[in-house]
Amino acid sequence: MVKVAKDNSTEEKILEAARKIFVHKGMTGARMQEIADAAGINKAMLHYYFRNKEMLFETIFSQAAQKLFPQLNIIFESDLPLFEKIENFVQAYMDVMIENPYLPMFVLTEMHQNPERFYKKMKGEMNFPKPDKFLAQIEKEVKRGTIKRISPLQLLMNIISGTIFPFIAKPMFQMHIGLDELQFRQFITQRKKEYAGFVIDAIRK
Amino acid sequence: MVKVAKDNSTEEKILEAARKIFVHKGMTGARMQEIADAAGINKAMLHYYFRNKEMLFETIFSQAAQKLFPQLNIIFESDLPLFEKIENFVQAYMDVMIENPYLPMFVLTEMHQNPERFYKKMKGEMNFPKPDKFLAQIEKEVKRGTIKRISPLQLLMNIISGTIFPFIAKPMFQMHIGLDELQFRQFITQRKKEYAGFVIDAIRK
DNA sequence: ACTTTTGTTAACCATTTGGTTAAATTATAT
DNA sequence: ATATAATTTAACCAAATGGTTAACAAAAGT
Repeated sequence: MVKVAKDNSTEEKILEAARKIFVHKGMTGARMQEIADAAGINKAMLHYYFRNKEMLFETIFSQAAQKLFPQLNIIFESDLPLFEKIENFVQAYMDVMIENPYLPMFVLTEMHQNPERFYKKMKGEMNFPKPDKFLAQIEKEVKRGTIKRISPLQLLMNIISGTIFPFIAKPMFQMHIGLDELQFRQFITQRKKEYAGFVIDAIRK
Repeated sequence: MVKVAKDNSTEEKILEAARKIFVHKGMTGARMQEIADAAGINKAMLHYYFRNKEMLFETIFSQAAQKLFPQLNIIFESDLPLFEKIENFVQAYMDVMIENPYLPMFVLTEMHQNPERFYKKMKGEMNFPKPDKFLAQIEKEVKRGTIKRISPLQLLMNIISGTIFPFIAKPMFQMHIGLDELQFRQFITQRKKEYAGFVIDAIRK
């Protein structure tokens, strides 16, 4: 008997609820009962569909990581000229995070609190983008004299920092500056347009 | 009888151990027994010195926040010219984080996972730096035409992102790029020297 | 029709975990 | 010296928590 797709609404409900809870409270802060309640089902169902807490968490985490990491390939693998590549990356990555504002913090938290599990997961499942090509491209432009002298790694860090950090620091920033949800969204929209230009201005000769 | 300072080595041992555990595993991931073990004392001592887990955690968290947030005043309150201010901030803040590489992630995690507690804490105890002066200074330079047109908030975010994010992304970055501890430290040292210059190059006319 | 598989529930269980207590030990004051 | 206060420990406790079970209901196969 093949396990036919069935009405997967239950499994889907579980995943949705688990995502919500795990993303906000982390692996250790989440409670199975809470997830069950959020999904509107019996706690035993969680174990029926996903053996245990660990496995449920890993499912959620993998999905999250899959949304974030492969995007890095945009910057690493494409054949665009440097400036366009930067522009592309910032916009594409910010779009992902506009849709999933909590993902970056969720993934980073897990990475810090449980690096072993994280590494194992990554090595195995994730087709992990290698930045070599991008770094080489920067190096080349530096040597050509197209852009200012800068360490490729530093430039890469600058691009990624400015793209991701705003979503991580959102609560801190909102509190400090006193932005509400709408203002923050506007801030991000503006940033999506302008940040690549900022970086480019910094390296353009 | 006045509670005299006493040999506070026990209290100090507890705080040290608690810091280590909390910072790595977060509030919910930490175990009181684990902290006691790390401190080499009986678990009841934790409750003797700090009523309960919540209060022990808040002590640690407050100390951490106190190390990070007031530093922002460097950028907000000083009277230096803009470029020097940026240079100053980047260097001072990175020094703090070189000494306490796990603090930023710790504070951010708590902020995300328990914003209510965080806000309450901040409003009460922390003399929270207001960025108004710094933002006004940027605005002024823009109007004067000393620097390129840029939203003050965007520039502030750029400065902070590039300064803090490398410490948050350390594990991700190390894995991606394959840096060891030493190489990472060198990367940070270089960054401390160069990042302010990167920002300044981006806004200088 | 009826047998078998799949999905769901309520009740239960073992362990972990934060927290307490009462007694013992050490320091402090008189 | 001795009474008093502060510190420390081992044993204990109740609640929370992840996980299981056995019975039941709904689909699916024959």
